[in-house]
Amino acid sequence: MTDSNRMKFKTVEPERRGLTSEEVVTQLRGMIHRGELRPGDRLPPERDLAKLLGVSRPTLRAAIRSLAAMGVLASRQGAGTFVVKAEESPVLDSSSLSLMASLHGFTSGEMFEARRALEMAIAGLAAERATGEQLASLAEEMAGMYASLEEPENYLLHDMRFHQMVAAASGNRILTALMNMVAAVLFDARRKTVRRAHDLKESAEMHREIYRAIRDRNPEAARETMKDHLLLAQKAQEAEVEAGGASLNSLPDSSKDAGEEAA
Amino acid sequence: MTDSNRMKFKTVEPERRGLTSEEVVTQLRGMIHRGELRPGDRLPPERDLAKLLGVSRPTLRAAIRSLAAMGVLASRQGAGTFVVKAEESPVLDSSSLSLMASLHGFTSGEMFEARRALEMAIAGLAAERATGEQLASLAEEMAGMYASLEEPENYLLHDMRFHQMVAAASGNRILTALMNMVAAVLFDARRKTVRRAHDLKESAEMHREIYRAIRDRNPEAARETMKDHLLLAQKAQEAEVEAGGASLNSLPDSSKDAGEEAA
DNA sequence: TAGGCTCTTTGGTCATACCTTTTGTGAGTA
DNA sequence: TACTCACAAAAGGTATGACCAAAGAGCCTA
Repeated sequence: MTDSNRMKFKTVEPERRGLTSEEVVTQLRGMIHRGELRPGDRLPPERDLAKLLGVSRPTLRAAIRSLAAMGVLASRQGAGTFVVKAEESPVLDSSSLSLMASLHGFTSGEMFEARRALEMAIAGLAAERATGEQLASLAEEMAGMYASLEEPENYLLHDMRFHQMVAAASGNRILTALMNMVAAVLFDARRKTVRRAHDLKESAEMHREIYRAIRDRNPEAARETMKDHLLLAQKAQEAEVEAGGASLNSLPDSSKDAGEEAA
Repeated sequence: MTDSNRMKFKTVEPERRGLTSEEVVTQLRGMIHRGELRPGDRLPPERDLAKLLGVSRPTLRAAIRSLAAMGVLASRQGAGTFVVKAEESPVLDSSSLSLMASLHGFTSGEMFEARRALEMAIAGLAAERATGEQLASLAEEMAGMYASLEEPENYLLHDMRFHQMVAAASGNRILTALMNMVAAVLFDARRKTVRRAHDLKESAEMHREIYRAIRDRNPEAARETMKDHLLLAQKAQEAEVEAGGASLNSLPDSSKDAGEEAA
């Protein structure tokens, strides 16, 4: 426990209004907003931090647990509790969206529509901003898709990565995070039906058209080809579901192991 | 503790792989996905549920805490733990996005760009699908805006609600949730500067144009007027920040009390 | 010097007790 | 009869203390 810790972690005021653990959450969140806790930082041990904040260990643990569920903190037994770094986990976890989908009966149509809106915008931006390196990465993933036309599971991987790289090329990390969140739910549903997939060739061709539009710096074409691609993908997935059974309401334990562990 | 509870809540297997509390989270999540837990349902008391699941109360509480942070469960002291209903809290909490913004230095520009992408899509869909009642609600909020041109705080409220109603008219709850998440962060930043706002008249006029485009069933016009509106709003907010100081990195405790309490 | 063993640190789990809020019930009263 | 108030039961929140298990650092040996 260093002196700087004694400076940074102020005791929770006794005249607190709400629940103690919420007060601790608020305090930690404030430290992040003020930049006193930065990605990769390690928090003091729970026993010490609890004393610093003037609360019991269970209360502190409750607060840490909340922030961990939001993907802000990550605890590793024996090692410590850390502020997550951007590369270590998806910025926004898809599990809450997946749960809301089950809970409130979001339809697969709504999901695809949302994805389409996000990815069309992303494709347009990527066409304006993609760097040479990003174009090269896109081309590589495309090659991977063509190379795995006969292995649906493998193809799906390259497919996912292609879309993630388009998102990266858009230069907007928020849109990227939102897309990943929505797409993760759909990919989870897809994983169960992909073995019945066919016409991967056509899908690969459409990805190439998207790539070309981005490479040619044509935002409008990028948006339109992305739209066509996703409409077709929706049709294909719905057909696969029709033939097999998996739908949004029977999602697997998708995001169960996402965003918990460090690098 | 009813018999049906003994049926539904199966004991966590001893041959579990990961952490016990994560296993409990997985189990509860599974029950939601399978529809065994529905919005508004009340969970058994912690002491009973812990026994049913074969774990200790702290472990169960950790799991509940995680799901509460995701906005899926909500506990009320003295009352019980409930599965949240859609109306009771935003579907997706903005606090995690807000934290990520601070943590990874998301720029206000990225934020506005994401909002623009979402709301343009939403406006287009609303123009296709808005019902008569929804149009009436939009008109009402517009009236409220014109009526509060001299009260910035009040105007901001109507502004927010106008956009939420456009979202509702889009018929896509996922896009609505995403928009609310992003917009909440921006509105939080705005709340601090809105007293310096001027030209609210021009803003109100733009909302009227958006309303007209939606009423006239013109998706393209709705998208474009929404785009112009948000670009102007961005310019205005950046000017306000310039003059005053508040930015994305000094967000207030915005979402602290969002999504915790029941109705 | 390299590899492995051990001890310490640190989060994870458990058991128990007690506090605070909520809620329902029932006695008492108008 | 109906309304009010108070009390008790229920249920989540907090605190303590102990022990388990994983990770890592350091030492010791080959």
